[in-house]
Amino acid sequence: MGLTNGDVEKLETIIKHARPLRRGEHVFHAGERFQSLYVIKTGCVKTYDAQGKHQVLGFHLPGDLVGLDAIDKTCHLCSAQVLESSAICELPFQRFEEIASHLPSLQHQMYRLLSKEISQETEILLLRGKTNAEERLAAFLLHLSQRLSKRGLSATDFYLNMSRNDISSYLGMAVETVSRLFRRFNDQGLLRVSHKHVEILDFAALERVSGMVPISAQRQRMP
Amino acid sequence: MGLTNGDVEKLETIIKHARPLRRGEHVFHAGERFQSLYVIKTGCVKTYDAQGKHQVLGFHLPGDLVGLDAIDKTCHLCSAQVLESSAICELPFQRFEEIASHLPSLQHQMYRLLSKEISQETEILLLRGKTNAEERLAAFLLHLSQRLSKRGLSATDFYLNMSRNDISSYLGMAVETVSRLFRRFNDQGLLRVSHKHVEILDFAALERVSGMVPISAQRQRMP
DNA sequence: CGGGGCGTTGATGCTGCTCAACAGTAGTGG
DNA sequence: CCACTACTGTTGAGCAGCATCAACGCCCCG
Repeated sequence: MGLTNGDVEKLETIIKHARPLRRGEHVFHAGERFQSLYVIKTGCVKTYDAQGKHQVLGFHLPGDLVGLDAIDKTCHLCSAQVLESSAICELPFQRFEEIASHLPSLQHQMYRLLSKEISQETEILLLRGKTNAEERLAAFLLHLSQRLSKRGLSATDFYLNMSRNDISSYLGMAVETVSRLFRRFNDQGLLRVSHKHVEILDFAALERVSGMVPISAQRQRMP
Repeated sequence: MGLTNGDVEKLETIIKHARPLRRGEHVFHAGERFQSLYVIKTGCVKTYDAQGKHQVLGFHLPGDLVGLDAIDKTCHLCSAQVLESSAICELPFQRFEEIASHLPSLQHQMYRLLSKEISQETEILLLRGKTNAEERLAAFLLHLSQRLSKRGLSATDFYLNMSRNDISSYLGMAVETVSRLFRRFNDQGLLRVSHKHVEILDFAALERVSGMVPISAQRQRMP
């Protein structure tokens, strides 16, 4: 990661360790004073905007940081809720900045993390950009699958720890549509779905439905 | 801004100044090697993903930085194109990091900028979250109006320097729908629209249509 | 065992996409 | 300066994808 053992040790001194949270509890609420970032060690967190009608903004997996959108502000803009029992580390931002100010490698890491968050959101925008619901759900599943496999989990077989309602809000469609599409994908043999358990049977077909460029062909574009 | 004159001077030494670009020219293309961030001095830039069907990702105004999503990568993921004659400053990122590594105030500024970009994208996600097209276009116009007024321009009277096509892509609807909605808003007396020129006549009504919480009531939420 | 939340399924209607033609604007060269 | 073309924007008609409403089954919880 570019951090020496010494760097990590310094970081360790300020991190408040693994406060375990149970399903439904909040990491932070919108409107609360911003003081810390939060690192997800295990579990899953959703961020949402309560303004109006509970718009889901993102699902965050182990290794992700949440709270990044508030650095610029005094208060958190969105709320972060735990979807399953999760271990969350608190990283007081001001103290982090003090330590990082003398550690260029740590600064660099932070820039990368923030940048990664931006490109993450860009991907979500692309996902949402798809006009029809079928494409969006297919793209969502592929994206999730990819993120899980990057974390050493199965890309083909996983549990959705968010509700259908959360998915529908995230993808900008009705709950009923999500339900019907899961059934359709199941019947067409793309997936095997039962409740929260999803098994991807036909990646190629799912990619075709999603209208995405298959990952294998991603890097071939020219300047 | 928290930067001393000395800090600014150091920054000035690495900034490559105001390369003027004309309408249609690119700041960078997707796939190009990432080396610099770009500051918009004057004009307007759109970012888009060419992958597939030219999905517009954002419109950027003076003061904004573009290219932030590539810090984490070796190449730019999206393309950035100038919508009107614009002055763009180039900020070589590696040299920036070298200088910033000894200037905590500059680091802090950079964190804020990156964070601001993240919350910007969150706002866009919220905007896109609206189910019907009417809400999205109204929210888009209000958002743009707000950004313009923050830059000292008129909040009620402005020129759209992007095409209807760009707007439709950005908002995830058909061009025809954008056109029809402009006409409807015009006929209902919310706006006066003629070609690229927009004059907002009834903010309250537009806010009602957008389903947004009026700005006046924004800060009243409780922790 | 009863209740409440979540997910599924069905019927219906409307919003907004698609296709198509046209108008209006800008850009080009004679 | 005007004619020609190409592009962008507008308008209309028709269809369908999906939201909405409603009812019901299922699972988890007390």
